[in-house]
Amino acid sequence: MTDLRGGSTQVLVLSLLAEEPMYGYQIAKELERRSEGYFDFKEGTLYPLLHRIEKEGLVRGEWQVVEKGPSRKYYSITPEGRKVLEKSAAEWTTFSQRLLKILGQETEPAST
Amino acid sequence: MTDLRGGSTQVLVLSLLAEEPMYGYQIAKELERRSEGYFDFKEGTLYPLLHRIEKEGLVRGEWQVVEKGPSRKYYSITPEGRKVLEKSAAEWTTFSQRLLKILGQETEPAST
DNA sequence: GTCTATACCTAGATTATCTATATACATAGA
DNA sequence: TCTATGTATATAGATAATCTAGGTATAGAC
Repeated sequence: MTDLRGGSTQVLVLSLLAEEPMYGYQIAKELERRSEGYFDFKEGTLYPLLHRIEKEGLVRGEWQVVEKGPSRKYYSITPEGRKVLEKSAAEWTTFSQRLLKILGQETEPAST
Repeated sequence: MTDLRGGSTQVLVLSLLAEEPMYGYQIAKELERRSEGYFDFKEGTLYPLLHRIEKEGLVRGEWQVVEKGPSRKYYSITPEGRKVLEKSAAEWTTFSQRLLKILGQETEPAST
């Protein structure tokens, strides 16, 4: 396991940023959209996370002024961030498969 | 999501106890065995969890004296526990599928 | 006599997440 | 004009799951 509890937010965020730079609000909306409303990240989760992974060097943030409306802070993934993403995506995949396998033990057995 | 971060231990434990009553040490070993060493629950996680879900009425604990070696506290799942298991197993399944789907976005696309 | 396995327990620290609140600009409606 | 909603960021404080690290006790192996 190695500390897989929670931490799913990070891998999801990195996985989006691996496609293209995004700003916080956009990340939240995009994850919500892709999951059909399932993932609903709170601001109190997302922004501190972005600050943390920026400090850790996994992403780089850059302010961008918008004509109308508040400025946006665009985050782009770094090479280090891609490494972490690759590793933790693999870990989450393993974890999910292991979990589902054990939970699956007690699904309807194929008519014994 | 509704608070899915962590909490995987509980659903795993309940899922084992849905098969048959087990004691703490046995649960740890069994999960380790079934996951080929992947799940490795620490005592500091497992025992407090068992106490909590017993207090919540999801399991019932019963001491059993063994001829040789320390006594064991066998836990059996309650009807309430089965309800919770069913619900959280479904939630974990959804969560895993959603997660894997989004992480899968950036796997090798089928040779475009 | 010490080590390992079995079997339970708890205190304290860490940390991810949530709740709640704040700021600020734009627009639409009453 | 006032208010509500959407956009966009931010932080303080609470909650809770997990880990670390210790402790007790029995039994068998070397």
